[in-house]
Amino acid sequence: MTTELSRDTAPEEDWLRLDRQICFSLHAASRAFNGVYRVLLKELGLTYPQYLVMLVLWEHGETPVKKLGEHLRLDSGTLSPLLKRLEAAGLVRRERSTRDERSVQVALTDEGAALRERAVLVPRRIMSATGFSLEEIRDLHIRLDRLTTALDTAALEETPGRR
Amino acid sequence: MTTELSRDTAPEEDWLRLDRQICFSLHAASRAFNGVYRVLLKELGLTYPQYLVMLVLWEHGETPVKKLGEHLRLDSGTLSPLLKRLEAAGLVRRERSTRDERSVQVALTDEGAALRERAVLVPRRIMSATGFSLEEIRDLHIRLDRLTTALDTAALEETPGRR
DNA sequence: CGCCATTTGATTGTGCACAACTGAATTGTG
DNA sequence: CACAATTCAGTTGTGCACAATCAAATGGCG
Repeated sequence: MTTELSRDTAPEEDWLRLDRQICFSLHAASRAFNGVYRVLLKELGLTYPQYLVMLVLWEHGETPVKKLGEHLRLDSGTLSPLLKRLEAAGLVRRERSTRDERSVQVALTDEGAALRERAVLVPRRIMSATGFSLEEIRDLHIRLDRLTTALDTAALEETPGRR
Repeated sequence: MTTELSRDTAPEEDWLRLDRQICFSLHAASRAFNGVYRVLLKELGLTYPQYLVMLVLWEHGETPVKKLGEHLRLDSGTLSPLLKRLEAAGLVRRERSTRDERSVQVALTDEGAALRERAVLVPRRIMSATGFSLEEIRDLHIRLDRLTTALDTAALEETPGRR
């Protein structure tokens, strides 16, 4: 429990400031990314989470909603309305599986598949917007994944009997 | 413009996969953080963004809405309802400035100020949840801020006549 | 077969993020 | 003073995140 903290002049008070900077940086970076994607994706008619769904479909093809949720770590409360909007935009089709009537398959329409041609330009524009090198991005990516894994397991331990 | 990429075997196609991992990692890490805060802050009756607002108020005392927005990079569309909920919870007071009737001052109630006593425990529990050392957190913090700055200026350049 | 636990998607409700707009108050300029 | 531009909070509308709940379908078991 009691980790060492003797150094770093932390009289309990300053922790509130330090903390703000840590969690807040991530929060801000996430929204900043979101902002850049918003601009780049507007011309494709996609939001950022919709773009993530399309990425999965472009990579894996027809996918049940359940699998989409696992890939993106999103539940049906987020995915259901999002997928309906993508369907309304004519980019995907949703149809119940004939084998398991509980499952809904999400597939690309021709229009959705064609959109990939235009989306392929996005990643590099994002890359250059970050000003980071490939090395740095890879490194950051590894750290963030490690962070996410640690936070997820910690959250599970904090909430024993949930989910 | 054309950064070097000759190496790394990237035939345009793979960029969509690589890209998903970069933006997605940040997205996921942000939500993972949110999840841990959600658990820890539940007993304080705060959401994560509400906690951020309280941090600013604990640090700076009475603050106009405008300043809160600058500190947190949030606009009034987000802050107005959030502050009303904090007011309904009895943690803050909102009152129009007498000098400038356009400005609304947000101040802590006694209850809001007292909550700080219990909140002071949160940062360390978050720290330990990350499994990161102080060094690592500081390093990550610096990288994220650099990323945010770069993304913000890039977004501004992409949308010339906005904001 | 009948019954029950599990799986799966959908729905509802709360809260945040942000764009666009409104309206009041203030400030600048002639 | 009159009038235009600016500043500031609030409101509205769209979309995402997630908890809680529901209903239908499936599969196992007696």
